[in-house]
Amino acid sequence: MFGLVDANSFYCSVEQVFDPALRGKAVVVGSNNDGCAIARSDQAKKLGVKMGQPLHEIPPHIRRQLHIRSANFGLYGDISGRVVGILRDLFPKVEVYSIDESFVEFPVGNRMEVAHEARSRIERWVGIPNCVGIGPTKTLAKMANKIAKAGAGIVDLADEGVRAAHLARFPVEDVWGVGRKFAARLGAEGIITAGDLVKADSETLRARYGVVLARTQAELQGVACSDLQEAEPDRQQIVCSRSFGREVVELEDVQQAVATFAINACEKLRKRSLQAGGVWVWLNTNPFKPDAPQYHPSKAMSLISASADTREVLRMAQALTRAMYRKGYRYKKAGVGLLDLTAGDSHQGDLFSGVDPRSAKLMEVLDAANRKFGRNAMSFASSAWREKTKPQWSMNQQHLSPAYTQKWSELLRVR
DNA sequence: TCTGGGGTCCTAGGACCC
DNA sequence: TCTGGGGTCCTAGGACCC
Repeated sequence: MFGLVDANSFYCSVEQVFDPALRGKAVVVGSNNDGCAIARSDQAKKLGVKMGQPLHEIPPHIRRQLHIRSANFGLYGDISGRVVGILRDLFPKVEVYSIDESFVEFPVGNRMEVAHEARSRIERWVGIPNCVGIGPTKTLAKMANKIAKAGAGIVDLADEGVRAAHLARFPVEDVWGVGRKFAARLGAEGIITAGDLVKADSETLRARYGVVLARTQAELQGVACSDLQEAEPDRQQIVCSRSFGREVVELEDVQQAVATFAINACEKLRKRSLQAGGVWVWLNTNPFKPDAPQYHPSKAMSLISASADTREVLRMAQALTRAMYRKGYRYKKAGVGLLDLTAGDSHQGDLFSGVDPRSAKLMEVLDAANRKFGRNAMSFASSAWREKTKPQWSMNQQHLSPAYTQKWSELLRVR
């Protein structure tokens, strides 16, 4: 039997853990640059703030009632780890599905009891309110969790009679695997609830919507098509991209942003002991200004041999950027992707140049220094790191909470 | 003034191979 | 009356997830 444990309004709940004055208030966490709402507390939802809604579209009289925080992903990741730790103590198998939800396997025995224990430990020990959904497939556990969010806290759909009653009432667009596009098409065919989807003809569904939705249907029927994935599969690509706080015009500024993203991406790459076979860079002007000249170039290139050396990736990223940059555009966003990832211990040699044995050592020293002395204690000049003035493109984060759990200097003070 | 970031999988079509 | 058959690999686009 599968369970899904999902934190309520996770990012907002984390902010409320460290700032009790926010509890019971309408809290909204904004995306990078404080652009959109990416999490809302119940009170903020009641005020009508929608997921992904641009904050500047919220009417002023509503906005005045909101407590806005800038996204503090380092903090959220840290708290997420503590929640997962509790789950690993209680369940034989745990699949960390996202930063705020995990699938678990229920051992034989009293499920309600274990679910209750998990739920209350997370709430008491970490301070994060959460719900538990239980079902014979992951899709049904997801559905159970959604139903639990309405108030019950824990919902078990193992019983077929109970399940049928819920399926008949559950909107098809809320089913895991049914997005906006599919929901609209299904609706036009008269498939409105999860129960309708269960009863639909499988062959027709497969032909019209593909195997993914056919699998979702099977899962809703109680046939498990997806098992717990305890070990995280190796990444296929690693991407780092940001919208700029301001539009940027000069090549040098664009290059600095791209360099910063490349450095970040390489750090993630080495953390997973992977190496990249290719590098991909793209630039974007501001799509929300359709009257301004638009340009969104994208270019990828293979490295001569797979590498995890930031210097090599930087060289390539800079060359790609130089090749794509055109004067006269106002750039708003850029990104760097690392492609064709392979395990760090396998290596396809290069016939002509060979591998510099000092490269791995140098990267080790770099990473160790940054672990010990803090992020970016040591970096690359091309990112304009350590410049006195903030770079042109840096993010707006006007409402950033402290790194309570990651920096000694920002530790919470209790009077 | 202000509009997120990071992923996955599937499918269709084209190029190319024998 | 009439065009071979069976593959692979790559790319772009579309759907989905958080």
